[in-house]
Amino acid sequence: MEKDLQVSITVIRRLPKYHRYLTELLEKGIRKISSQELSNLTGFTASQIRQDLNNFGGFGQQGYGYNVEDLHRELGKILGLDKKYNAIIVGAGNLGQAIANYKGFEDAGFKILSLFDRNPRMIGLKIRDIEVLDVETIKDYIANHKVEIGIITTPKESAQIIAQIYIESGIKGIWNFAPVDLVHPDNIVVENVRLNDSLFILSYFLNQFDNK
Amino acid sequence: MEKDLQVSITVIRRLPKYHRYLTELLEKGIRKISSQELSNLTGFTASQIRQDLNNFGGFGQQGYGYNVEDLHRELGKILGLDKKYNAIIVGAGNLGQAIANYKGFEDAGFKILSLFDRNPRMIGLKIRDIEVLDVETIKDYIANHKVEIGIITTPKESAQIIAQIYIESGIKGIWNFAPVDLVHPDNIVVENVRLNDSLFILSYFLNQFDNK
DNA sequence: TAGATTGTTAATCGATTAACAATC
DNA sequence: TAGATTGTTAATCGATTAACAATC
Repeated sequence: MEKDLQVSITVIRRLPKYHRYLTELLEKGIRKISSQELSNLTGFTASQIRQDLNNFGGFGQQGYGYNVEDLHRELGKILGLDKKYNAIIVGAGNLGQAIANYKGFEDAGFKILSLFDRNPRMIGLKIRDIEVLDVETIKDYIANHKVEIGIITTPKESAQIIAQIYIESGIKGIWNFAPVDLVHPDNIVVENVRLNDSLFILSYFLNQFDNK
Repeated sequence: MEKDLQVSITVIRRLPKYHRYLTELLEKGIRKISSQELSNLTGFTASQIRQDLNNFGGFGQQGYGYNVEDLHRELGKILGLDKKYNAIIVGAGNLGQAIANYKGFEDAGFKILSLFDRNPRMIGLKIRDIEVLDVETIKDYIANHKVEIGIITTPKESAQIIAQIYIESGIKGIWNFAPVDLVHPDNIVVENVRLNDSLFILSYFLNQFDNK
C-alpha cells in the first residue's frame, strides 16, 4: 500500500547526487546536516532539497536537520542500493572492460558475472576474475544464472539485436551505452549513457564561449 | 550581434538527439522531414520540436517541413561540430582507452592527441596511434600543443588535481568521468558523465518494478 | 489554388522558490 | 524556553502543449 504517486524523473535524477554527498559526509564522520548545508554542497536550493526528500517521507527533524546516517540509508533504499543485482556485459571492448573493472559498481551492489563477445580472440580472456564468453551462449547463460541487468557496450549496429536477446531472456533492465534508442516493452527498464550527446553538449558550450 | 537570449539547457540537451536522427535520415537519403515525423522518431512532440528549433532561427518552410541536409548542417553548427577540437586524456585505464579508441568522436571533429598516466608501466604504450605520456609532463605538453578539451578518466581522488592543472594550462573545457563535482572558474566549461548516477537510476526503476 | 506545415502566440501544466506555521 | 529548521502550502517561474494565422 505505497502512497507513491509516481515521483517525477526530475527529482529521481537528483537523488544520486544527494546520496554521493551523504556518503562523503558519513566518511568524514559528520552526523547531522541541514537542508541549507546540503544546498551549499550540491548547489540545489534548500527548499528544493526539502521538497525532494518529502516526496519519500519526512526524514528530517524540525529544529535539527537530517541525520546523515539515516538519510544516507533511506536514499540508498529508495535507489535500491540495499539490493544485490547481477549483471552481464555484451561487448568486451575497452568500455565493457572498463565497467567490468570498476570497483565502485560492486560496492554499490552490482555484480558483473561475465562478459560476452563475438570475437574469438576475446573469448576465454579474464578481466579481473570475470571471464569473456561467446555471445552465442548468452541465452543459455541467462537461463542458468540469476541476471537482472544486461549491459550493452557493443557498436551501435548490434545494440538492438542484443537488447532483443536480453528481453527474450527475461532480463529486467538494460544499461545501454550504444548511441541508439532501443525498442523495448514497457516492463523493461532501459537507462542510456549517451557519451556522444555529452561530448556534443560540451562542444556546444565551448562554441558559445568562442563566439563571445 | 547575436540575438541569443541564452537558450535553456533543457533545449540544448535535446539537440544531439535531433542531430543523431538527422544523420540517420541523411544516410538513408531522405530529403525532407516534418516536425510530426521527427516527433515520431524522437518521442518529443511536434510542437516542442518546432519550439526548440525556432530558438535558433526558422529552419523550416511552411507547408513543406524541414530540409534534412540543411537542418542537419545547422544543428551541427549550433553544436560546434563544424569546428575541430583537440583533446587529451588523463587516466589511461580502460575508460581512457575506450575513449581514445572510439572512432565516433573523431568523426565528430574531436581529436585525441595523447593520453597521460602516472603508472610507469603504461607510459610509452600506444592506443591506436595515440601515445601514453607521463602525467608529469602534461603542462609542458599543453603549452606546446593546441588543446581545447581536457578529459578526466582518473580515479575520483585525482580528478580535482588534474582539473586544476587543466585550468592553469588554459584548457577551455573539461569532460569529466570521475564521480566528483569539480571546482572551476566560470569561463571553463565542465561536462560530467555520471556513470554511477546512471546506474543508480536504473537500479531505482528496477526496484520500483520489484515493488509492484 | 488547395493542402500542408511551419512559426508563433496563448493556455496549460509542472517544477522551483518563497514563506511560514509546526515542532523539535 | 528560545532558536533553529523542517514540512508544507502558496506564489512564481519556466517549460510544454495547444491552437491557429501565416505562408509556402
